[in-house]
Amino acid sequence: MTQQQAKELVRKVEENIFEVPIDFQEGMRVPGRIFVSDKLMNDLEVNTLRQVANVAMLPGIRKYSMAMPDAHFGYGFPIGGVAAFDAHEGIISPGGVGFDINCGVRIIRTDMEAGEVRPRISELMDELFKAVPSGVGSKSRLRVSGSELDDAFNYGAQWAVESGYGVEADIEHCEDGGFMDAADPLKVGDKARKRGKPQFGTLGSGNHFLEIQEVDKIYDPEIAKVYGIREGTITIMIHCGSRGAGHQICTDYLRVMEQASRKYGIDLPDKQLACAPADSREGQDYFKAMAAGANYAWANRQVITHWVRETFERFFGRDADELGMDLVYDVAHNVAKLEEHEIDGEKKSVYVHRKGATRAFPAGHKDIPPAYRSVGQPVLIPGSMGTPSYILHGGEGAMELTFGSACHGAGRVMGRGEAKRKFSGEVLEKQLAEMGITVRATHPSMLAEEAPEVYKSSSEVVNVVHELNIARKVVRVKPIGVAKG
DNA sequence: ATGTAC
Repeated sequence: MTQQQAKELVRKVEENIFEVPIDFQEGMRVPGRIFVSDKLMNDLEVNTLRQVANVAMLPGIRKYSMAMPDAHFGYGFPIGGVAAFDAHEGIISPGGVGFDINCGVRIIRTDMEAGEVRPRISELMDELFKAVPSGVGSKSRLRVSGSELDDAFNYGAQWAVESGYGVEADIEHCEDGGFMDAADPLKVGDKARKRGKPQFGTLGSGNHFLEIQEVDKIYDPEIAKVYGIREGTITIMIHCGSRGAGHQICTDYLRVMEQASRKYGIDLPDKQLACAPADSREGQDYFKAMAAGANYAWANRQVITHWVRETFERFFGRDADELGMDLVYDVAHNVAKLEEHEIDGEKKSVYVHRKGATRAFPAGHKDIPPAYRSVGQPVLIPGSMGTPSYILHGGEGAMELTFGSACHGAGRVMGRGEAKRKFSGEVLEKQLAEMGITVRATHPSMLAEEAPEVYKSSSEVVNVVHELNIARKVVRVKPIGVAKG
């Protein structure tokens, strides 16, 4: 089948919804659903389409194998993929979560006016770059003992706050209260522990960043008010994950899952989809280790938040309280969760795999903090370097269409190697400076990898979920200072 | 994403 023929099999169901029919590929148990505009569909790689079809072949998958508008080719599952598997008849797969377990985003609001920060942004970025270590293999100035590491694996952001990194309100404003109860540090191997131990409070590299932003546009004033966000003020966004710890957990369990797939006779169209039955020992071991990795990431973002507050306090000579530096929300966009969803009129327990997809629960959902329950959870969509980020609120469409999920960002359209050849970090830095954006990076070449041109348009991606009522636009923020690994 | 290849 040629690429063109493969794409022609995909059928437009309605505006922004395309279906990969069940006969697209032999062995599919459910159809695929791709939530994209016509333009994004046109740009979608056939290999990504095939990955959607491959996921549809896995046991116990419910309703559809889904891809969000920012979907692109990933390890086994597409990035931007969402798949729910029955808690008993289904499977759990590390490939459906990704290497960076609980890669995620948080945003901190402030009462500071952009005009107060802009003139000093260069020095502020220098201070933040010093306070928060970044780059591949970067080490933290925080030293944790083995038992503290266990506590972090068990209790995530809650551990960090109890250890003095943050305030109680931070916990309430994290998805899942900043930790997954399922975590078991005993399921995390020595190598993952060893890699994770010195990396608490580090940003990492790639598309991870720490950004100072200005609230640029308000789409929904009432909900913006509920989230505590006012036009023209400064927000701070942190995008990072579980560093070497999560990466090693994924690597370790991929090996376990390869054997488990054989043991349980699961037919895999792609070895990278290695998985185990959800209620098998292997499946549960991975889930407990993954949850520990997710908790590590929440603790990591919490420690970074504390250092950002400290840096602001020193730099502006005022308390974080006085500056109004409250955490708005923190979301995980690489994770699997056991959730209840209505399937064909019945409540069912499913393991929802969100790999490059953000939970987007609507108003009234029990898992949303009380302060936000009347309007739906904040859905944080980071832009690529130099482009706007968005805060949306979860909508009813998410429960109807996507197992309570939305997109997670812009989505790459170009590989890192190609980007490095095509763009110069030094030129980009100058271009961004002309746009009023101050960048700090460990190396200019990494700026090239993250050039805005290597990503889809974040506004185009966000518009799709907005139009489908999966998550609706509340606020747009634009960067004025970016620190990258 | 990642001690960017065991």
